Amino acid sequence: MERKQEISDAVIGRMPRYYRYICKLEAEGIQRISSKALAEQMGLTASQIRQDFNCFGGFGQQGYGYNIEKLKEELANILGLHSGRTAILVGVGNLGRALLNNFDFEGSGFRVLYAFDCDLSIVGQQIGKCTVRKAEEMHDYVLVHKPDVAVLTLSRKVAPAVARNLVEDGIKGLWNFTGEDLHLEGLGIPVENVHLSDSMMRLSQFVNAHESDHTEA
Amino acid sequence: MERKQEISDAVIGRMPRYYRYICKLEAEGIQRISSKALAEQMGLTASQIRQDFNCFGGFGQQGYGYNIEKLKEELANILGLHSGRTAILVGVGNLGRALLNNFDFEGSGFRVLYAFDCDLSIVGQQIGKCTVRKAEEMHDYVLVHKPDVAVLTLSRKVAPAVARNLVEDGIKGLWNFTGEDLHLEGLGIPVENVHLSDSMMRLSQFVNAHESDHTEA
DNA sequence: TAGATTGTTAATCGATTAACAATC
DNA sequence: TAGATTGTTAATCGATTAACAATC
Repeated sequence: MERKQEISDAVIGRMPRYYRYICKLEAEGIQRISSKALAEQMGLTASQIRQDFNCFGGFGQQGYGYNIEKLKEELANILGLHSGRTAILVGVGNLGRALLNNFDFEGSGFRVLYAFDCDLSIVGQQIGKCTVRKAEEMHDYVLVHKPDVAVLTLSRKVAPAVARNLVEDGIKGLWNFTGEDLHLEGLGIPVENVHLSDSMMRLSQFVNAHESDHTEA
Repeated sequence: MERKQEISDAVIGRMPRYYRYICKLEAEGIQRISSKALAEQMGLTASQIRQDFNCFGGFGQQGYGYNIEKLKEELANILGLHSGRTAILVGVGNLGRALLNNFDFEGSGFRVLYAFDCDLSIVGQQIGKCTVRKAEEMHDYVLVHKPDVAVLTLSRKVAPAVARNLVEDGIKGLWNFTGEDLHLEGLGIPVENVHLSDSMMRLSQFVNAHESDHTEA
């Protein structure tokens, strides 16, 4: 509500890692930390940490540093961990099933309400904490229950059409595992793309670069 | 071998997406494209595309643009898709199993040789295209077969120790799904972190920001 | 040749880092 | 009070964009 100005994606992207690290420190019983010490441990600069936190108002204290408990709470709020967000999952193939069974949605601040699939043989099944419903019921369901985000684990081909429909029905964000680029930025709908193959190919490039360093040397 | 200078992570990070898009264009039967047209379709600038490609030597032609087939081949080489890279997977839990069964390693240029786990009840099982071996055999195996990278799908707690051992045994890169930050940069070993919860929390933040935009307006 | 479009250099923009006054 | 460390402004650095000469 009192954001000073638009916060850059770079800053937003670092918040989850801060949260993870602060949780770890809390678990170790540590009660305060300076930006300098945190920077050393996380491999960042103290300046960057202070700049980052100050985008959200600054919650340190001169001469003292940052109180771990307070910091954790502030980060949790920034990440919307206590906002009671809800999600649906669309496409219960291998990946969808793996996520439902294993991914800690609650830990990321989401409750998965339902999963949808067009394969009638799995409709009604309980997977993880939620039940698989018929794909045809999704439209009405979304209008009534207004889930915040949709997890897309369906096939690439239908992804753009399904995404468009979900956005029309009021979905506010997409967690996109389909490997298809969804061009919804124009609509102002945030999309987090998880392209595992891109990640693996990036690793491959870095290995290449590193190997040729050795060859040259 | 003839890299002009260090190529930035930002550029490297865009390569897989270029490759994906060019494959799509090729599948549509398109034979050439200008940086301008590609930029419009991908939501980038023509300048950026030309700069990016020129980091690797530039493979366009004035007055013509880029030949799709040639471009695809160049990108495949940059990504090391034909380098015959090999991988092992460490930790055959739900996630490891899901990857072995579903992820197209070959499509990312890797052949998975073996998976390792300490749970003897699954040792010997064939999952996807590879067999599960005893964790104790891993050390010797890595020394003999020299896989390029390791996919880490084991528990967070043991991740740092296992990673260190693998690096000592000659592993050249890590695909890290453990959620634990691995500090191996000092050793020059590239690590691709896939922190799904970070991704989900980022999405949550973007949804927050977008919602408060509306509230303000 | 004229038109198109690259490769590449220069300008701009944004993000990171450094510095320091404010203050706990 | 003196020391420490923040919040914040200024300087630097790098990445993106614009411009244009080279050339197909």
